[in-house]
Amino acid sequence: MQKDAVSYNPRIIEPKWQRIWAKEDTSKANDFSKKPKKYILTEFPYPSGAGLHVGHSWGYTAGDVLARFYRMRGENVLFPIGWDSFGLPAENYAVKTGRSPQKTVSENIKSFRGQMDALGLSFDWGREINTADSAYYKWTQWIFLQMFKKGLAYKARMPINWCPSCKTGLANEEVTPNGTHERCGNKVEQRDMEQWLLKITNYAQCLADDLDKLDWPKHIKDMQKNWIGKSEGAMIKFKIQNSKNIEVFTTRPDTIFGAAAVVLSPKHPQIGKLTAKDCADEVAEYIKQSLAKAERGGILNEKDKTGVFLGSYAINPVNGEKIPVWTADYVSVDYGTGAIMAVPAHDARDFAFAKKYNLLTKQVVVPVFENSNIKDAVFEGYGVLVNSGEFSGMSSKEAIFAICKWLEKRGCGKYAVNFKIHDWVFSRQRYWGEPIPMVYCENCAKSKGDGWVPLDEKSLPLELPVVKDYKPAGDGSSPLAKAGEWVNTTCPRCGSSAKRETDTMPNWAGSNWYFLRYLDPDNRDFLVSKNLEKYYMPVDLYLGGPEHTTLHLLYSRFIHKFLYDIGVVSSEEPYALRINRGMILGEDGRKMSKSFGNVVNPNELVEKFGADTVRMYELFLGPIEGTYAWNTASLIGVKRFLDRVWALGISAGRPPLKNSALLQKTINKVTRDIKELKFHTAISSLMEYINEAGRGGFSVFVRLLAPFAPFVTEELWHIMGGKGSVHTQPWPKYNPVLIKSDKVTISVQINGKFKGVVEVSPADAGDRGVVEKRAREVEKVNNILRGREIKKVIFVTGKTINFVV
RNA sequence: GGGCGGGUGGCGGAAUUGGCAGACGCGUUGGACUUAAAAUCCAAUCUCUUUAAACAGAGGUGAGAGUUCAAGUCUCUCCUCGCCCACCA
Repeated sequence: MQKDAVSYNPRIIEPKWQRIWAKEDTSKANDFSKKPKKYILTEFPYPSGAGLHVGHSWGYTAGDVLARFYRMRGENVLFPIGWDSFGLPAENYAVKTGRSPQKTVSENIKSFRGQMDALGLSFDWGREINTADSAYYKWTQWIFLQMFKKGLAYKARMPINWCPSCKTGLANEEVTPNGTHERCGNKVEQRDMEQWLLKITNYAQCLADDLDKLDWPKHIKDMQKNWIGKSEGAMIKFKIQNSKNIEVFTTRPDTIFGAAAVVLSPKHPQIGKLTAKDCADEVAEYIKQSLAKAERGGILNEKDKTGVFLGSYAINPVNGEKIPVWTADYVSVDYGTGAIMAVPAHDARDFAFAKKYNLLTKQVVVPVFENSNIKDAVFEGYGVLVNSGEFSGMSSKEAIFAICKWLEKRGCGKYAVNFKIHDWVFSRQRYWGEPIPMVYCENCAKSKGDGWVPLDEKSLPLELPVVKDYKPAGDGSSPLAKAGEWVNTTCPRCGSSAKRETDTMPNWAGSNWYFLRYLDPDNRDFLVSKNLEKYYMPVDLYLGGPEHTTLHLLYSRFIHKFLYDIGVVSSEEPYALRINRGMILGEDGRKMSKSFGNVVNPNELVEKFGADTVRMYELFLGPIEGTYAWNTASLIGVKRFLDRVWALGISAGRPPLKNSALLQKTINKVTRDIKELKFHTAISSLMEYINEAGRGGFSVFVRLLAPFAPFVTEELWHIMGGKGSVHTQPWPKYNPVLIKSDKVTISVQINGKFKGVVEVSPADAGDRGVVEKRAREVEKVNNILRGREIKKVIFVTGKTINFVV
């Protein structure tokens, strides 16, 4: 069939409106506008060579629907975007091809921008930011300097996770449970290195506690709390003959009379000093083996606990008992003090360990009477203490309190809170990141401090030099170490020669405060003006991927709280609401990945079906937090719907604006669903409307559809003779009066089973007598009721009448 | 092992929060249009029974119990799947 001029052709109308919208700039947020502000934030992408993927387009479209919706509702919407440009992939690509990250990243940004425009995303491009831009990272460096001044950034020599493939140190958060680097998949090793760290532990308490003030989905809060891992208990010092005390952390000080051994992690720093000469060989061998096991990925949760006796003894502070000191790899060095008191009677792991090495002797004291005969099982609950000296007879709760007090009085322990979260390793031995604005000065090191001197704030930004060789040395130094001219400088404090820090910041550095820079992207004097921060913050809705729940989200809350403490921002929390979008899998139900060959490219689909169809298809998949397998076949349903909408819109004869009850119902449903991010049901009610209503109220309908399908609705709006852009029209108002029909439907049940409906006038809907009479007239009901005894009639006003027989 | 969330047609998913289960879409089947196909349009589509067909009956939301006039929705037990964390002391 010949294509006539008015057939729906996204390939023509979409580029056309892209061009027009670019000129009109309708997605701009107006600073200090009197309209209510709405800050909708979607995670900015890392501009990779692969381009936007369907997960991106899904999340951004969801944000875009909200932005367009709230604009139509007369709010001052801030919907910004930018580029998280620093990071390993660009650098690895540079190492491989010699092309500079600056170049490849800017090319990638261009193609991302093109894809975003093609999708019809109404970002406020006047606020575009780029973390690798020195005008931006000036402020990332500035924040680092403030943290240094407050003692929250410090350098320490420590064992860190080292990726031998990327040749860089990693934060704990970047290592997967299998012991691989989350980005490249290679096995992570341990190395001792000098690292910059940020003291996130100082904020652990408030990062955990303040979650309670936030109205976020419970599972996201739980995940963060879990990650922070707060537990209450006691730090207890065990005296060692001829050596320093060993400190252990326990959540169960009430079981201390049951301690059968002190057990250290094989990586515990004091292990050498505590090993007796005649045990040294055996201990060294054990440590070697357990390290090897850890490198292989370490089998977690082994039932079989292994360990060796160090040959020395510790004194239990509460009863003076002499207990052996062991090392065992079921004790991790990362948690607590890296040492524990083993209580076989009341801890399953300690029990397994003690059983294996025959520690189940008289030391296995049982403070809790219910389980005084422990042979094969363990009691991990709470109870009333026995065999616990002066504490016998107390409940666990009382005993925990009393024992902590007792220990504290004698200086051998105290109540303590322990966190799982560690200080944040903030150095990377890589090129493509923000330079750390610090120099090392030999001269200053002699007189005071450790020799690390911060740059003067006025000298920021410290620009990343252009280098020829992006290859990391592999000896632990960054590629920047080879940029001699840049490295050698003078000390800002004393003026003598000094060397710059050659490590760079991790890729989280730029992204943990970016939402502030959108508010005031061109400010040369400060990272954000106070007035703008006050006006726009907090972010009203932050949409992003679940993989950032414990990393980016926690880091950025930390930085924001720090900025609050130094008076830069007025809000304690950056995000009023966080929603994680789910995942879109390949058509085969597996994670999309190049190696499976199941990656769906949104570009090709936009080209083939049009952006409106792709947008609506993704939102129609189901709730935004769900996981779905992509299915190109069912994309056709949305396409058919838009074809039908088009056909109705252009058919001859303008219909009268009809305010049918169905239209009102649809306005109400779509409005409510968008607010609750239930896009899939909003779309289905739009489909229902088209199925039922034909052309009544079409101009209202086009406005309801506009946030979802911005191109086709704009075109139809103009074909229909609408003035201006459909996207600047007011959102249709729901008028409940019009939905009130002249009848109310009441369901009729017999014994709770549905049998039919009756329709009565609104006035009669609450009249039991009328409804019952009408219900009895229903043929089916009448047939069943005839000859039966009615025991009871339940009547719910306006809803149900139920005959119990 | 710990935390969180699920289990509804062939499939993705609805259900105004206790009141007509399966909206909407995909798929499938039949029909219309066509020389034919595609596209489009119309109709049917939870299961079983009776039936010529059913606008006739019955059952049905992982399994089992319970609360209620009424349960996909609330309570308990069990099974099962997913995600996150994990020898966390």
